[in-house]
Amino acid sequence: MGRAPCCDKTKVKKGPWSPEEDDKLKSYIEKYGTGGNWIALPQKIGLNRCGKSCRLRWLNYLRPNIKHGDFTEEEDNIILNLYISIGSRWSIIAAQLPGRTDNDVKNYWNTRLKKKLLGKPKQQQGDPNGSVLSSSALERIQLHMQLQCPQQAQQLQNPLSLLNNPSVWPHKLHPFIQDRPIQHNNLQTINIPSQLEDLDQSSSLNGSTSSEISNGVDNNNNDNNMINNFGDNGYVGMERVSSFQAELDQLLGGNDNNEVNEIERISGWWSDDSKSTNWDASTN
DNA sequence: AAGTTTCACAACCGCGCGGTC
DNA sequence: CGACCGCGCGGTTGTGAAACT
Repeated sequence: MGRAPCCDKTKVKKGPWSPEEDDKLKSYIEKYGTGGNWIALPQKIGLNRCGKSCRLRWLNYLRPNIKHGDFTEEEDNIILNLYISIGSRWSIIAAQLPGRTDNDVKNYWNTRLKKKLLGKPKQQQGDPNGSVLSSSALERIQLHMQLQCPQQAQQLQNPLSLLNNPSVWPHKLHPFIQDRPIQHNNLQTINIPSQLEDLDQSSSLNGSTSSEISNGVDNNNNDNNMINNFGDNGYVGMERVSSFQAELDQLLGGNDNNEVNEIERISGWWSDDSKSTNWDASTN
């Protein structure tokens, strides 16, 4: 049984919003609020739009104090570091950037910042979908390496090479962060939102199942997902690597001895403080 | 100048989650 | 306890403008 649509898609208007529609929506919400029900809102104000569309329009465009365009270098840094740390959780990243929306940050990342940092993606030979890691995970590895050791980043032709390169592995990351402020590259303090903690409790994180998440991660604690580290030089990186690691685990899920060794090595990576290297210390 | 490609951004879509009944 | 509903999120698509050939 499929999900019931939120509205009749054939009867509601789609596409760009007209100034009149904007006016209607904006003035109503400013006067009366959303009433806690977006689905009913368009009917109330006589807009032939889907409630979800109204919500999106308000949040991304009409809401007061929205900034558009012209991301600063500081914002770039915040986005970059958080992307490396937590991946594509745009709402959390956007929450650190006053006036920015998740949609804005996501678009900016996808269209500009990613290219700026990684260069244009090269077409892979052979199976374009055959990458052993997700593009997001690869990007994060590559970005991290680029920040840490640009010369090694260049060698990242094969994602597997990462596994043979302990110098770029993160050292152990502490199991908990709870609204702990972290220093961000001398720029500002970022409060890691408690949402992150909440997210950990959920069974789904970036598509990873709970079993994937718990597989092989530091289990000193019930929370085996939150991985975090603080270097001596202020903020350096906070990583929630569960899904990322799940991918690595999956990647290493084969049976030959080399792969088993790699699994052990990776397990040690996540649990051994002494392997401390430099996942942290981003050096923009 | 015209056609094509690339870019940037707005908007849509589908899914998971949590609340309610 | 399960079904239903609305919200919020992330991925994807559509479209107009700019750049290029």
